[in-house]
Amino acid sequence: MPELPEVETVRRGLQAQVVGRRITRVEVGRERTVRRTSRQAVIDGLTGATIVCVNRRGKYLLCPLDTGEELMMHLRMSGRLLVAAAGTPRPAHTHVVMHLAGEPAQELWFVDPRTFGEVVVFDPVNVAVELPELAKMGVDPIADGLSRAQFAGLLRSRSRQIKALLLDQHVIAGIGNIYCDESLHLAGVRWDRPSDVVTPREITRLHAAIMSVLGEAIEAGGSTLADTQYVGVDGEAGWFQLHHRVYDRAGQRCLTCGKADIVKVAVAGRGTHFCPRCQK
DNA sequence: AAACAAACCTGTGCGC
DNA sequence: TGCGCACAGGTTTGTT
Repeated sequence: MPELPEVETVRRGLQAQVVGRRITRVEVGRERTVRRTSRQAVIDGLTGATIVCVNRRGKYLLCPLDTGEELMMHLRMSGRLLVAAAGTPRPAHTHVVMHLAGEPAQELWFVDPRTFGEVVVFDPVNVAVELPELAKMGVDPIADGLSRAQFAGLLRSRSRQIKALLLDQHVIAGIGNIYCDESLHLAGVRWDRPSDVVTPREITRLHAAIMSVLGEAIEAGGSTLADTQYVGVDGEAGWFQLHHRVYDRAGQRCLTCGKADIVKVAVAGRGTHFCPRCQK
């Protein structure tokens, strides 16, 4: 579920609420959430540690600890991070609880019904071994910045369907299904265009579309869909879904041209939404 | 190399 | 009302 704008919204919430606070006690319910290492490794790595800051790379949250180790959390499809007053009844599927020192007494919950998400404590010195995917991650358009020239180079480096390329985290980190479809629509580019034959003018439009869609979605606190799965650390919903022009709008009139209906097709198992009139 | 399909899980919404 | 199926924001793995 959460893509770059949602993870960035969570990052900002954590930065404001948990940085500088010591973790006094850790509970790990479901072992699957800590499958990368072990329940004990996560408990031992976090207990007594203080979160120094909260960073984001693509959809990965990375929190350096004062112990020299680092906490990584990935929400995958259904993960949520919530900060709540100590003792508040926990939602179903709360798999990891970190008790935070200080006033007011609070807890950080990792909640994840589908259990695809994970929590890892690792030593940055061994990052290549413990989290090899981090080293292979592509450029983050927001955290790293992405110039038009750099973007053009990435598109030309291979010949793939443009949507597959934009979703490939090894190329560009952070774009997921919603923001991919929205960016392609805003740029007027069809999902199945080969990446290496997109014209310079289209590259300019697509680059601008990606930066603007991600930027505005972050400003809107992300997209909270009908199932209200995604919320920020305070439980607040985002509102970028109100600005979606294609995602989840199959069969509805295109808001841009007002003449064609939005089409939804399955591409490699992903729902793909586009306007057959606006996107060439 | 690129493009799928399946796998990992649970919850929800829809058609019958 | 109840049941079964399709599908969902991500990523990895294996197969054409």
